[in-house]
Amino acid sequence: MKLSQRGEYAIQALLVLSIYYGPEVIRIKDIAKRQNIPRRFLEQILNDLKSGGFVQSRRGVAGGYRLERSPEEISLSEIIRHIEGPLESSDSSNVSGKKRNLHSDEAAKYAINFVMQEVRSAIVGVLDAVTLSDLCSRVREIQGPMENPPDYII
Amino acid sequence: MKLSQRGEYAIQALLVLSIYYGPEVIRIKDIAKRQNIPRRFLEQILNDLKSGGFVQSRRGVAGGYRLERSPEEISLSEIIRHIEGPLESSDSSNVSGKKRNLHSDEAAKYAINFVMQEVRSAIVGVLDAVTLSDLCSRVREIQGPMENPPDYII
DNA sequence: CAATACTTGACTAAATTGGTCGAGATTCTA
DNA sequence: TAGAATCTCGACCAATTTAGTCAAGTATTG
Repeated sequence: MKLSQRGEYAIQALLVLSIYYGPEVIRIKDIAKRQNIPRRFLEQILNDLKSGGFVQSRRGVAGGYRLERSPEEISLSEIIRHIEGPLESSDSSNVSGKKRNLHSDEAAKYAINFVMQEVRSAIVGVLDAVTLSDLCSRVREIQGPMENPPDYII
Repeated sequence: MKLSQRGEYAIQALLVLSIYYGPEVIRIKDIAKRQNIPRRFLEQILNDLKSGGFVQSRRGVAGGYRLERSPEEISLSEIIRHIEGPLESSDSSNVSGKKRNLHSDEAAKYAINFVMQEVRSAIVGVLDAVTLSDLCSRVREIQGPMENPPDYII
């Protein structure tokens, strides 16, 4: 399981919005700069996150983005599912139901798919349990102990 | 986590070799037919599996492939690791060690990577526990109960 | 020797990934 | 109300990966 660049950027962006979660809005430009993400690419990603109901936007001169829900309510599994596609099934056919008259290749595929389904459950198990808020704590743990105040204070 | 076609074919092929595990060798052609895998592609894959130490081959008129180890000794994690690349880390840098002087994007990446590492462990946990032998049993469960004898008997 | 089967490496088409870009729509502020 | 700032939308593009194909070669058996 590897996260695409797109997926990683999405989480990074949402993480910034989580850290500054509140009524105000944050500009793409600032997110891009803080997380070192190509600006135009980030526009695309935030747009996608908007259509997924993760963020709200405001246009115009005081525009920007903010989270649509609070960081505790957004899990990594949701985000990744929306950005990278469904986590639960790669093959919608024959998940359950009849198992009769399978050719040997179908039986093999079926068995393999069953295991892969377990793998996906395990993945979802981990990702369901981590919210943006959790990730924020982690980031603070990492940055906290050092004399390295966030950029915006400087 | 989705298995590539290549990975799925590899496991299917190994599954056939597991079912007929023994001193004799099985031809690519037969594996390809049974599992409905493009022949030339399968050649490539089996070759790769050979260099990975999963199968042995014999050339010539009575040639073919057989497993190098018994089905109980080969786990899906090994196979997938060899075919799809390392399961454990997508980013070798900063897995442990110093966490000082991280920029905010580095801190975010670090935190995300930490979670993804947990995801990978979960994946490995599932795949480590399943051997070719286990998969065989599953296939037999699926095919067993019905009047659908394997092709070679017909 | 001829047939059969694995071996090796190059080649290719299509899909995916990681972006870029231009033009438009909105909103604020002077 | 003009202009600047900012998000929005869709098209576009290059590099990489994926899924195969192919030809020529080597080994083995009868």
